[in-house]
Amino acid sequence: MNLQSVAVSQSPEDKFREYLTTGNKPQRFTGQQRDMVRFIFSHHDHFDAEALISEMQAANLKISRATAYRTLNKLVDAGLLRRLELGPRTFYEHDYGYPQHDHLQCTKCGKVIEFQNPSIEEAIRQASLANGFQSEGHSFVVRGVCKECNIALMPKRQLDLI
Amino acid sequence: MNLQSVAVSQSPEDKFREYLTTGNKPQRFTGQQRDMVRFIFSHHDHFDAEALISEMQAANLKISRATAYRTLNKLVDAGLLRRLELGPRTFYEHDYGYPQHDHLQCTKCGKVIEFQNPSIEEAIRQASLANGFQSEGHSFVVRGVCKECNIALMPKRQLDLI
DNA sequence: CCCCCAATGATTATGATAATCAATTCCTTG
DNA sequence: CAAGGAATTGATTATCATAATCATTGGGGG
Repeated sequence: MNLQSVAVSQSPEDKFREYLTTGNKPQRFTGQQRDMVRFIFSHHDHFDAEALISEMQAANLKISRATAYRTLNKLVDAGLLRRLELGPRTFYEHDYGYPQHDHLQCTKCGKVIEFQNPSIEEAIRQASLANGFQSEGHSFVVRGVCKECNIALMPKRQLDLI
Repeated sequence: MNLQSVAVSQSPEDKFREYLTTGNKPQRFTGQQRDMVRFIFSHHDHFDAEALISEMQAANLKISRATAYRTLNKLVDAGLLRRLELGPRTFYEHDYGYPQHDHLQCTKCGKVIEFQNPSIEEAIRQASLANGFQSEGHSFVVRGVCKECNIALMPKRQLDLI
């Protein structure tokens, strides 16, 4: 699914710069951080820290493990990235400029598919109301087998019937 | 919220014994495993491996770390426990004999509140249908601040207004 | 232009969970 | 009932992702 992007007034880079330099303890916006933001927002996908590091190195961009982990946390705090709990390690995806959505995760090939459904927001509203809960965000992952893996797993006999 | 339990024909202990001893490679149902099942199903809550180990030790039940982790995995495979992704470590809750539900998690005190909403199942059904996806289960956690923490966080001025 | 403070990065630490493997336990068979 | 053998246990070690450390680097404000 290709979700429509959300109109934003600033580039991710500008928004991150603003986040870093504004506030009571201004932080620097460095070249490495700029490279990371540009690289991450040059294409939309779901990634973890290790994948990001090797992809950036493959693109001849200087990035150290420590700085990558540090900057990923800052990007989440800045509202540019969202953390995705997909098991033991942390995955990330665009938050800024991208609409709210949820995920189907294939347990065979690992693929992550996005979907949208307004009734989920409504369910959150109702549950929050009923419990005096102040919602801040959510994680909704449906595990299962994707179309391609379903076909691949089918015994030949059943394929013949199609 | 106290959810109604689901009628089951076997005790958790019997179900686990059946899971272990049935199949092409039968496994033993040992005393330690029996103690774990009984302890876990003697009360309903959300727990992680470390908490379970210290609580069982406090109850004078012999349990080693290795066996605890091993048996927790078997209990999930057997359909007795469900894994809860609530951050870096794995939490568990009853699956067998307990109805489908989802969770509100307080980011201040860590409390986990259960809720039910049939529209979530429907949303999963729709998304699966639209993507040729075979759903096997899901994890839905809403993060936020619970009623008690909201009150505690309120500035005194606002409390006076209540 | 220089100084100070924040960022960097190599390294080490941490924390949860999994793997190892010798010792033990307990079914099964004779 | 005894013995054999396979499975379980548990102390220990390994692994893996991520966080902390701290000496070094570097950039921006005065």
